[in-house]
Amino acid sequence: MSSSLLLRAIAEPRRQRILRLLRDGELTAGAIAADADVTFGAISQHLRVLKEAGLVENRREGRHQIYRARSEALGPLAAVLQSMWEDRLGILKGLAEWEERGKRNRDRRRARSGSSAKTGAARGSRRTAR
Amino acid sequence: MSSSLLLRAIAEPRRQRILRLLRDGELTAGAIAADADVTFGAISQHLRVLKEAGLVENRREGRHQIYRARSEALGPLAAVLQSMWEDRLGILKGLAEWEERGKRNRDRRRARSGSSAKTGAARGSRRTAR
DNA sequence: TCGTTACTTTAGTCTGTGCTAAACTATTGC
DNA sequence: GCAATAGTTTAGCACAGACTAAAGTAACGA
Repeated sequence: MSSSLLLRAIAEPRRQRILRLLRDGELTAGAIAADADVTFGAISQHLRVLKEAGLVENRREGRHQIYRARSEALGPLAAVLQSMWEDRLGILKGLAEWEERGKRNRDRRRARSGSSAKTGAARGSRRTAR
Repeated sequence: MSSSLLLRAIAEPRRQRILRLLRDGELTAGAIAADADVTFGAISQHLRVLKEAGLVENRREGRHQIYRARSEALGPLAAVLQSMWEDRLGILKGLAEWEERGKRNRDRRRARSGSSAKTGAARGSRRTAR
């Protein structure tokens, strides 16, 4: 039912980063927010998502909220994140080449459709940095 | 760089289902589409995403596109999906209780805000089956 | 060459969600 | 009580992405 909730939760780079931070120990919400370049509110929301996925837990201490990872909750996902953090994701073995190929194909496709009837110019490119 | 691409790809229920189907062997795009209650186009797009994440590959055979999983690409994610399919995700041990708690909290929050000034009624419920 | 089958791609809509700003809540110190 | 600190929550915006309908493409058969 909610395994997707979990996957969704860790599929977000910002939240991955938060988990990463919490891997080495507890942190206050403020410390976590300080690490990021977005508002406190945004981080608070991410923390909520992580919490509702069971991936972190928190307790109050004075005026601080202290968060920590519930690594038990990760299960097999621990290995995934571990690989991602250790970098050199096993997943990526042989993937680079695949992406290369995929990109080439895409470009080829683009090129071909560009040479066909309709417009060709004034088409793609609504790419906006985030 | 693209580990997130992978996680994003498998975080989608529809795509998980497709991978599930392909676990037992190759299938034509049509067969995969037949399994789902959305248009062929939608499935084709999902297949594209999976392909660009390196999770499936395809070949043409007559007028059929035959897809198969690249399970090597899954790496540690294999265990995750495996657990999800085998159901009874290890992750879920102790999570049920957590979600229970989360839900209760959310309801409590909702109730509280409902009893306050603004509306309370005419709020949620734009739930549409997918 | 025309029609059919089996797709893929595109344009456009609609919902989800990450973000900001601002309001709100809770704890502490004066 | 009042102000400051440390957060959470809400409203609203903008972009991502899942979906549909329709157009495009590619292989095959007549």
